[in-house]
Amino acid sequence: MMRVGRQSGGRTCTERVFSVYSILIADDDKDIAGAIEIYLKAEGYHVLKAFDGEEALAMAGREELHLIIMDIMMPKMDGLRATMKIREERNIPIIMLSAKSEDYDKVTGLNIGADDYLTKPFNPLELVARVRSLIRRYTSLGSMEQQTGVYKTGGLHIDDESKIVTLDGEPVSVTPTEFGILLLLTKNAGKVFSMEQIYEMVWNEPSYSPENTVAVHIRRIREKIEIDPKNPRYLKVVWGIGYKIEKIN
Amino acid sequence: MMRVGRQSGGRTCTERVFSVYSILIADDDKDIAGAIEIYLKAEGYHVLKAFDGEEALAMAGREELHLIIMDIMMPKMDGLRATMKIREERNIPIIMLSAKSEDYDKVTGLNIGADDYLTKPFNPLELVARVRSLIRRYTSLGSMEQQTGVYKTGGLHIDDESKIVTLDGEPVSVTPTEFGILLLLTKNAGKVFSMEQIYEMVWNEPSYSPENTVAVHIRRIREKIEIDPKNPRYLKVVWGIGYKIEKIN
DNA sequence: GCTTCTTTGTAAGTGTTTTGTAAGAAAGAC
DNA sequence: GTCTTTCTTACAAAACACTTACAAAGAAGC
Repeated sequence: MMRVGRQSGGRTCTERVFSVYSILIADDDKDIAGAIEIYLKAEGYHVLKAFDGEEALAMAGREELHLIIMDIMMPKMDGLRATMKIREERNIPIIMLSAKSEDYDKVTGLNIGADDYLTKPFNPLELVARVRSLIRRYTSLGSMEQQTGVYKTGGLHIDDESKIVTLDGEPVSVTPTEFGILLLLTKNAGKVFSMEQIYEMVWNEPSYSPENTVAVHIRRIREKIEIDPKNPRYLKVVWGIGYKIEKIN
Repeated sequence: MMRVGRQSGGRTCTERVFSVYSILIADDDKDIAGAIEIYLKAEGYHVLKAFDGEEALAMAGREELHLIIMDIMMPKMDGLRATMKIREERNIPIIMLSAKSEDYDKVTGLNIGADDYLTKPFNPLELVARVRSLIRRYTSLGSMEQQTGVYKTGGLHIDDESKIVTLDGEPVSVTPTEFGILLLLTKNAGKVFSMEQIYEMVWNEPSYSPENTVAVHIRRIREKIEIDPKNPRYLKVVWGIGYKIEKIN
């Protein structure tokens, strides 16, 4: 998931039912793990902690977990590898943490199967909101197992798991940046995003200075997925506002 | 309330609503605080200043703030502690500033209460961009999440998410300005707005000089959504007062 | 370790859409 | 009938999206 959905500060108590959810925090920095723990416990979650990747993996196999918060940089086994290993066995929501410096890990992190991604420093309340949102999504949507990760509109299919884009069945090769934009727009098909918003959500950093960049990427995407790039069927412009992917059934 | 991204005078005047946002700058270095103030005021923000942590904390409790820029090194109470204290009570976006000399990892590691982080010296435009980005994320995006974003009266539907206007099911193509006016009037169907009010709310800047501008736009809208623009069914004039969209169920 | 290929960002130029202005015409109020 | 307010029209200027080419940065291959 990208940085799209977030909850506002107010806490809604509706979704918490009877059962207590268990969350594993995997971070070698005990200060951070401890701080997160405080916030999550305040929300009524049951919290477990692991301080390296191997420990996290072991716990994931042993315990009945509902969500994992995983730091990327960890001793023995890093968060990416641990996530991969865990995903081989179970489909459980994972939130990835990374230091801001390792910005490009975002792509890799999402590639490997994290459901959400936060850069340090982050607002703990935002983390709590994302935890709540993911848990609701994975539980209320029936069994945790069936989360496809495929988004489509018309003949355009975006598979977030295999990172494959197909147009009327034919595979289209796109670059990581293009994929990011396509995913954002297709996931929210019909919704309009300004260039600034697209930049911030895909690049994960604020955009200053007039950004022609997004426009160029849009054009490149069109060249790949549109028969006639001048008259796009999917990736449409909304004048003076931004771009959207047409919602077609 | 109203938000239509538009450009003006080179600078992107982001979806600023109606109200002015208040930002607290907490920094003991008055030169820096003053410099930041100038940039933020130029963007139209309301700026408050505090010169130590205790003062910042007091102001956070007292004032209606939308964002805080906090220096880490401050007398009486440092920025980290102040952030923690503020976070106990309110969820408000906080940007942390730190000198380059201070150990990056230590700072980011311990500071998980901030939403963003900048090292001095920094590019003031980058700070402004981050401020804008955070405010947008926390206000418009955050609260808009829940709403459907569709407003209707009679056969006229305005979808704020996809920016689509339909009349009896048929899509009507409108320009950004037209959309802004339609959205404002339809959202508040039945309520009368003067040309001056419309100008200020849609353009987001005060209106000087008798504004024929709005009248022209009104006419263009009528041409698009009215069968007989001379006898409008939806967009009606209230003589000597202004315009309104008829409330039809 | 070097070369080659891919991806990404920037800059400048082009064409189109949108927007504001001005000025006269029409319509409502009294 | 007069005065005020709204409507209409046309035009020029500005804003915007699109395009292209090129250079820098990264990744892959030898």
